[in-house]
Amino acid sequence: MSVRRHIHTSGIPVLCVHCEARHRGVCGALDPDNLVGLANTCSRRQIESGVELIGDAQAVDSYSNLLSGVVKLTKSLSDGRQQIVGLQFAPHFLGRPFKVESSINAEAVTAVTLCSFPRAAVERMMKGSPEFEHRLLKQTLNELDEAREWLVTLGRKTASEKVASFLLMIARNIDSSVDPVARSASFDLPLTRAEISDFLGITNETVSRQLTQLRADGVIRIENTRHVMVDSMSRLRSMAMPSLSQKTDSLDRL
Amino acid sequence: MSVRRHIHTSGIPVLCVHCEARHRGVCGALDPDNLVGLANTCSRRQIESGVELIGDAQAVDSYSNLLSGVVKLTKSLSDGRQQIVGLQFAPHFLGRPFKVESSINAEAVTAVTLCSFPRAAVERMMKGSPEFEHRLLKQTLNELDEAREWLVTLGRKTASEKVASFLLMIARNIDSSVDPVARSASFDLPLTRAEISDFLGITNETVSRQLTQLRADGVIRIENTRHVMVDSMSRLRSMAMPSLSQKTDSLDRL
DNA sequence: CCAAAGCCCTGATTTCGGTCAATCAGCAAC
DNA sequence: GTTGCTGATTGACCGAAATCAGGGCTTTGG
Repeated sequence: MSVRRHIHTSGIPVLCVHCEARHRGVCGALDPDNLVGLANTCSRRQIESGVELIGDAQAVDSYSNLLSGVVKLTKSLSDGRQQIVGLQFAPHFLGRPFKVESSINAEAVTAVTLCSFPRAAVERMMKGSPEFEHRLLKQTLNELDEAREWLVTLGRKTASEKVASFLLMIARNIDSSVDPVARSASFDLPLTRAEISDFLGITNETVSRQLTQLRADGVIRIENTRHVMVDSMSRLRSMAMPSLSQKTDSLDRL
Repeated sequence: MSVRRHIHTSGIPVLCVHCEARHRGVCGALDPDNLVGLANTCSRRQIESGVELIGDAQAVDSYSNLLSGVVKLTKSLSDGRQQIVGLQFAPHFLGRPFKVESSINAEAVTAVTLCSFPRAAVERMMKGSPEFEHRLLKQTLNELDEAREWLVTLGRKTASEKVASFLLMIARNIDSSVDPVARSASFDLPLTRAEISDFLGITNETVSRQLTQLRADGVIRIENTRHVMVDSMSRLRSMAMPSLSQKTDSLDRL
């Protein structure tokens, strides 16, 4: 966080110069030398919506920066019931350190851009650069905060509160007008109704009904089933339930 | 009590020699020098059931190793609804790095022994010893795994599956006969019915009914409302729902 | 053009778990 | 002993959300 002297991108790989992962992601922890080392091993790729990221070579043998798009993490019960246990937005570092096997599936829910690295390269980086691991710890602590916020939502909120909470969370992460206390917002839902229901632990019918209700109440408008305009963020917030934890939200900090 | 350094065990502070935190906790990351540095600033304390750990000086200004007992982390909605978002067993490192304010409450649910350190000492340690931060990252990743396992339980399991899952989780963490594939188990519940319900996102009446049901089915026996004997772990496991994620459980690894 | 497949919405009905309430056991204080 | 308190259990009833079912819109592809 100290003031940088003039760098004119000295030594920073071209690929990385404008990369979000360097500005807000884990790569910000790396000095030019390390950056060059990693960049030499990286490969960018476009992935379309619906593609599994874990299960194939993608994430078992590699780590990736999520540069654009949204990825969902899911867990399933043997009888088909499914729960989304994580939604990741750019620039997020994907991949589970110290563990080869994972019971979690990852899937692109929108078009996605990845910058992938071989497992070994990243693990070398983690050993060599404490700052890198430090960033990883911060990201993980944030994910933990989110997961816990969510436990409250799944365990203790009603269906309508769940849907309102979901919309708020998406708004915070997707909406271009980044202001966390904005009066209105507008964004595309990255998930289908069925996926939202898997996120909230309810059925897609219930999601649909609650969205209809919010529309009827004049809190939101919906276009093409995907684009949501929140006319009254304050009402949406109050429907998501005024809680201490809601105010000091975890996604926005650090 | 100034038994600081009794250098028989090659520089390891007496206090730490038999400490679980050194064997299975974060202190295992420290070499004797660092250990001495930390041990000089530490203070052990007993805390009785029901005492808040965060909110007072306990955890805001300090970090602690949980040496014995069980601590619950809770979040509340403004209307009183509550959700337990974490249960921590010894030897767990308590305290949230990089954040002063937390919307999470921590409370001892059994008698608890802590080994506490000043905030500054720990943060110095984190800067100085990458291995220490590495352990912390591992612990955090484990907590994240647990939280996610749980999201599935809260979002997608029935009441009876929730209670069975809860008993399994407690058995894994409390039962002395550590064997993860044991045929039977026996342990004291660290939580009241109301706390279990806050853990599982259901009501205490439902918890009670489900326990009664399990008793009627001959899966468990209960003494004094607290002591549980699981006669058939396999049946309990099958009631908790056969899931891919259940098998490869997160608590046992690393 | 029509057909088939997804995705979404809405209505009717059922059910699981919540709510309300009564009872009981254990325990501490007086 | 009585009183009061907390926690657990059980029953009766009710309601929020699941389930079941139908129908509409869009996209894809013959």
